[in-house]
Amino acid sequence: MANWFADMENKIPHGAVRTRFAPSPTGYMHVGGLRTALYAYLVAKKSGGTFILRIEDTDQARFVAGATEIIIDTLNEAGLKYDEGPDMGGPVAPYTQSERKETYRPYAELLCERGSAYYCFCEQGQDENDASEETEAGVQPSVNYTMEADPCRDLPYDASKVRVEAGAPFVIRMKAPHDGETTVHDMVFGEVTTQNKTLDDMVLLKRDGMPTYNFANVIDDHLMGITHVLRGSEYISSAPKYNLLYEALGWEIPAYITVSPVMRNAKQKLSKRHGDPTYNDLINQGYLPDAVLNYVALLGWSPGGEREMFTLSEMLEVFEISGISKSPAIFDVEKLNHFNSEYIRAMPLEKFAKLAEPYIRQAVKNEKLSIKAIAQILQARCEKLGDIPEKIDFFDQLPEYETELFVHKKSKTDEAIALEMLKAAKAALDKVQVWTTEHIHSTLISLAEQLGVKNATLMWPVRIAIAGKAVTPGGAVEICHILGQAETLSRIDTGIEKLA
RNA sequence: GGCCCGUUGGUCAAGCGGUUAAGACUCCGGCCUUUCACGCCGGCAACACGAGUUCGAGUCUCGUACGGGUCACCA
Repeated sequence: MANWFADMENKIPHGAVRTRFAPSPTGYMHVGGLRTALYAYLVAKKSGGTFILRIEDTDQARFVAGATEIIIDTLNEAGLKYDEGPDMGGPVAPYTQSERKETYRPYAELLCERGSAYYCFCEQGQDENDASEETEAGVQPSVNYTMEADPCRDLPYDASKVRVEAGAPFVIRMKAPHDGETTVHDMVFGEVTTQNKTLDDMVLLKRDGMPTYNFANVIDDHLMGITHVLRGSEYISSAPKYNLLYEALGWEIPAYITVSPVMRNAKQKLSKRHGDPTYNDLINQGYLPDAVLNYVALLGWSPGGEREMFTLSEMLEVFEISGISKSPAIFDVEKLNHFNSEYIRAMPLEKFAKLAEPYIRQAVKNEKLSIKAIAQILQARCEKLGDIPEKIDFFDQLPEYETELFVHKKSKTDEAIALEMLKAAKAALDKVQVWTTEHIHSTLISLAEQLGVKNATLMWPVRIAIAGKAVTPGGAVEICHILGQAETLSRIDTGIEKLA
């Protein structure tokens, strides 16, 4: 057995910074999780270290098929490349806790042997209050949460061992000290001191032989050589217990970097249950991975200056742990929209056209129309790709519209003027030889000049006639161009008929 | 309820004892203009409260209030 422990220890890489993203496979990735992954990635890569993906699936009842794949795909899509993980292996494989089941029990037993933990034979819930029941019932958890001594805590080790070997069901609990205090050093929260008497004898090894999260985390973080542990603030009150475990095992305590949650409002965390979008939901709505990552990075972390737009590699340059905030941040879609539109506008037209194509095709089935030209008028006008279809629904078919649409005070046009303008436009556009935006533009501009009217007086009715709606992406010229000469003339005719 | 943590405009946030308290999003004006959008210019809007320390406090200390986390054989 001594050799076994030595073997485990020998695998641990030393020297470099190692961080891990350790999600539990729930079937989706939330925004807060992505942020934690990003920070873990940044902490590692900032100093040329190693970023690891570890799957925490010790709760067998919660198994979700395909959940690990979703996590892997998300990380890949977001560009958070990990160096070791379940799908690629590594020096301390395996990286999925259920596959590591055998490695936890020896440590738990070692702790029992040393008197830092004990076998507990109580029925589940026998020796404590069931917190979940009380909260579900909406009952104020009353005074009764004092730590009552577990009857098994003081059983002699040898006697317990005999019972275990005889096949009695058991769990292994940590033997938390009843006096003194424990101070946790956290790179975000500073020093947090807890009275040991408030610590409970948490379960290390469950009845089914699986470790609890609390235990597996400590064991794996050590065996995988993790130097910086990133996790959500919900774990900060358990951190003293982790420290006690590290000490009992004689292991070095890693640096803790605790991050506050991403909220949906002042009172609740972002949650799928409340209908908040997961990372995948956002992508499906047409948000760009880079934009989401950039926005999420700034929820709870600030580079200090005025700059907000960062690519992943730029973040690497400016990221500092000291910039992480202790207070929770509310997720604001409006601001995400802003980031996303900035990213959309910043990309080359070709790239945008490619991304937009499926969305354009949802509304525009006519394959003769140019995707690129449509993308061009859309690029400065959409916050997310999902906005596209409703903006361009008039291309395939001219909508039904009322002639009142032709009336526009600022453009100095009304139904009578519109009729006149459309007739003139029709004649002029009919003569255009080469149907390019340049030719259409110059034709209409000079026509307005000839007629002695403002450009808008002519452009407004033309645009209404060819689009059938008051608000359109792009102007009359661009829409004429996309529609093609024949369709443009036919739609103008329709307008003339309506007005005549 | 015990313990732990947090609190700068509606939101994200800068600020590390002396500032007219940045910036961004949202919203509202204006300009540009071929509608809308983009772009540009301008505007509204904040240190939770009370004591203390100090010549001086958003910044330090302590209380109060409010909010969060935790007290599972869930993570």
